[in-house]
Formats: sequence, C-alpha cells, structure tokens
Amino acid sequence: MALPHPLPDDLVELIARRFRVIGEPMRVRLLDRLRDGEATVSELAEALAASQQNISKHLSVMADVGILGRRKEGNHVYYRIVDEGVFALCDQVCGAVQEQLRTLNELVESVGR
Amino acid sequence: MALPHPLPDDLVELIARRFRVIGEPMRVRLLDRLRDGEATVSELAEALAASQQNISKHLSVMADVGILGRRKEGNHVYYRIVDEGVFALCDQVCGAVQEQLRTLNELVESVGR
DNA sequence: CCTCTATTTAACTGTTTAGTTGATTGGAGG
DNA sequence: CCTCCAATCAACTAAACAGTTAAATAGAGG
Repeated sequence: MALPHPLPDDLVELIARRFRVIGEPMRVRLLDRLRDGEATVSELAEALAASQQNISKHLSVMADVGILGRRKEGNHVYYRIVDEGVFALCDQVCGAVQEQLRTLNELVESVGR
Repeated sequence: MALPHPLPDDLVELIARRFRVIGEPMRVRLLDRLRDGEATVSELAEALAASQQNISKHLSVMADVGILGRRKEGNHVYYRIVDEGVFALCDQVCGAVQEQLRTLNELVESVGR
C-alpha cells in the first residue's frame, strides 16, 4: 500500500483528525481500559471517576472515527475496540515517551551529581 | 518493555500530548515534507504556502516534544525528524484511514448502483 | 556601525472543544 | 400506564490553541 507523497489535503485532514481524537487524556484512559474488553458507559464512567455524559461523548467521538464499536443490550450500551491498530499506535508512542522520560532522568541525575 | 496497566496519570498526559501535537493538519504536512530530509523554516513556509511565523511555531512545538531536531547554520535553521517512530505512526494511521475510505467508497457505490 | 535577511517572541483574536447542567429518548419491569 | 435507569442530546462556559500582526533577536556582509 504505497502512500501518495505529498499527502493530498483530505487525507491530511483525516490523519490529523484521528491523531487529535486519541490525543486527549480521558480518551487514552478509556482505550487503556477497553484493552481488557468491552464495557458499558456507566462502568467506564465509574472506573474513570467521570460523569456519564462526559464518557458518553468521548466514546461517541471514538466510535465516529471507527476506533470503537458499540453493541446495545437492554438498557446498556457496550463499547469495544474495533480498530486493533490503536494498540500498536499506543505502544509505539509509549515507547517514545518512556525513552524520553529515561533520557530526562539521566539528565536530572547528572545535574544532581 | 512492559507497559504499566492501568497507565499512570503522567504517562497518560505525555501520550495524549504527543498525539495532539501530531493531530494538526499543518504539522502532518510538515512531517510529510521532512520525510525527504531536513529543511529550513523559510523553505518549509514556502513549500506549504504558510507564514514563516506560523511554521516556526509548529516546528518549535514538535521539537519540544522530541519529534524534530534543529541545526543552526548561519542565518538559517534546519529542522529534521529525529524520532523515526513517527513514520511508523503515520503509516499505521494512514493504513487505517485508507481502509476507512475504501469501505466508504464501497458503500457509496452500492448506494449509487 | 548599518543594513539586510532568517528566525523567534509576544500580544491579540477567533475557533475548537472538553466538561457541566438540564432535558430527552428508550428499554425493562411493576 | 407509570416509574426507573442507562444513555444521548442540547445549550452553555471555560480553557486550549492555531493563525495573524508587530516587535525583538541574531548572524552575514558591506
């Protein structure tokens, strides 16, 4: 799958949108939590100590861009990760971020010495 | 490198920050352009038809989070990608986005038929 | 020292968007 | 039909942030 270069405008917008959707602390936590499997809105709201409306909105946003899927069962709505690629994404970023923290720690140590 | 689960707050913030930094159309274009190699602020500003100040700010943001590096030479400042991981990230997201576009196209076709 | 050019910084504006509050929908069960 | 509960929707507020304009910094060369 060869990528066009330079990237066309509409693709650029879609790519940026997807990154922006993931670039929100609460949504990162939601994804981290959904890694364990599907959960309802209220379960997630309780687990992350946030309001139901807030969580519902975040989940909708992620469902809209195709990261999450929903399943209705009685009064409850179950959300789950359908784009498994986000795992690879998060791992990648986590790696870079941890590397950064490690470097920073070394710096702090060398100064404190 | 085992990731803690659930992710600690400060790590969540850093991860979200990094995604948010990339989640901006102009910065995606800059990264796409810098894939060809380092370039100066003014070169990038001209290539992307944007103001020098605007580009300078975007480049600073990406340098701050460790995605880009800078090199001074006379009056010019050359920026380059130092975190090669962003390539993998973008490819990953591009793949997902293109997949999404493909599905959408099929849908449009099936309706138009 | 003066000027020119490249880059950065600062202050301001408008837009986007996360979070809250309150109302609404819709299924489950008496 | 009425009530309860989960989830969503709608309107609002506040904070984050992209882009612009204008000023400041810094190196190159006369």
